[in-house]
Amino acid sequence: MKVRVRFAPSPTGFLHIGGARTALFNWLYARHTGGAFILRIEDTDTARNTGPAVEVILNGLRWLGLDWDEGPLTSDPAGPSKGERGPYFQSQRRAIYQRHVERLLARGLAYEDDGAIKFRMTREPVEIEDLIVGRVRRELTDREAQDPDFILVRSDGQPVFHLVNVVDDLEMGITHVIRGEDHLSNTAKHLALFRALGAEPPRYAHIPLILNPDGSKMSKRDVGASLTTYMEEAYLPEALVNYLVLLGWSPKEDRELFTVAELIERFDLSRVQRHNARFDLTKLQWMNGEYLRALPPERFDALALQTLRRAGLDPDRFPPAYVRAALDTCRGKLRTLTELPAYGGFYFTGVTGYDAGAAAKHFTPENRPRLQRLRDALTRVESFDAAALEACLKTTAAELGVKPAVLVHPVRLACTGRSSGPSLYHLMEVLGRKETLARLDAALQTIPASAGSPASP
RNA sequence: GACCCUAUGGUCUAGUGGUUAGGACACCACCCUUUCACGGUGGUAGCCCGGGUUCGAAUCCCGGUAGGGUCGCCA
Repeated sequence: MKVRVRFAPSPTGFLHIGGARTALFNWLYARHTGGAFILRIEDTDTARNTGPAVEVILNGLRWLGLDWDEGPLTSDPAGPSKGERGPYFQSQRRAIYQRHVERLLARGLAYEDDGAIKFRMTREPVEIEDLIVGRVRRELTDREAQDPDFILVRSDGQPVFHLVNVVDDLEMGITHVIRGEDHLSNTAKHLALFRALGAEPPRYAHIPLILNPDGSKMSKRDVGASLTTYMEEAYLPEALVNYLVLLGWSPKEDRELFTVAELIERFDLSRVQRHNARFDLTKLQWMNGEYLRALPPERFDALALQTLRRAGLDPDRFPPAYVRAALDTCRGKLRTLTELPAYGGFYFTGVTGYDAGAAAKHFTPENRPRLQRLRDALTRVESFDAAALEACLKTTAAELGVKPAVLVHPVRLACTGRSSGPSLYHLMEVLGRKETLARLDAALQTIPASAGSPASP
């Protein structure tokens, strides 16, 4: 039988990072088995659900690269979809739910109570055979022992989650329900409902949850809980996917970096972890850096440009060749794109100030004549390229009887305002002779001529 | 409160009765080096606790502890 799995989020305007991972596991399982990945929108809570909220889900999945074989094509519940088992918005499936409720009613498996319809739940413990957790025997809680029946349809006629979830899984021919472990206890209800509907339930696979770094539950409010955050902060989707899949699953090998194709080939439910995992942003950043470094230059440049513009810089004022050369010196040195404006912004803004600590250390009276000497030497360099610049700086240092580093640090500070950054010689080459000299002159202005007294203008 | 799940360094994990307990991130040191990254080498650090079973337990069983989940006319 062909595998059919689904991701069934409710549109709240928010896609939880844990939800994204649930979608990923479902998608990988479908692709690994050659099955179908179905997207279903659980919008029964009509008051809260809006088009933009659905858009958040669709955009998030698309950004991650998780394409669905069946499901909505747009955020419009009445709009087009693909697949034979639609509609894929629960708000459009009222008649289907009603049909099943009436059957339950007719057979005495459900009954009316205060205008709502309740399900006659079994009083016996329920055995759950979970693909990940194993066999679970779920007994009634003390509250349930008093009244185990639960609502299927509210008194206002709205069907409830347990009902719609089960009916849809049944109607859509879902074979494997891969979902968060927070649903494990609910599974008893779902199993009982499947039986009452006279249907064979799907296989269940409950995956562990993602926790905050401190081990607490990751809820909407926690930073990093929303997929949108990573999209906005320009993380690479392939890096996030790689990081997320390793949170609760591991391949056999001692490897951590995998292409999506390799993940599809390796993914299986049997190696899914049984315990929750904490989200470690530092490791995600490391992984993002790995992917950033491996990016083709054209794609890096495109993303870098976006990031610069978003940071309020205006790289488009500069000649394309200059921009390309500038970004070339930054590629491979960043963990995240958001570091770029601080790292290479000096190419596009000029030097707006000097790092105070570094200035105190390197813009000293005794360095002043040295810098002046280097400045003069730079006017005589024939070809203003990295190799020639390195030679020039080293020769000058030798003539002065100091180590190259004595010049390197103040020159870097003068050119960039900071104590670290791209390769100094390459950065000067990109800046060009005129700009480099201008920046050196500007720096010389601020350096005191002798100890204690500021430079005269 | 009841019910359910889980437990290997700070974090993610490999491990399914016999291993000097492996890898990755982070951290520290050194090397490389024009800074910072990258890369390389080395290092600190772990089987939650207590009982069993066994010649032998990280691994199996029981109890405890801790963390997480569920018990809605939310999903």
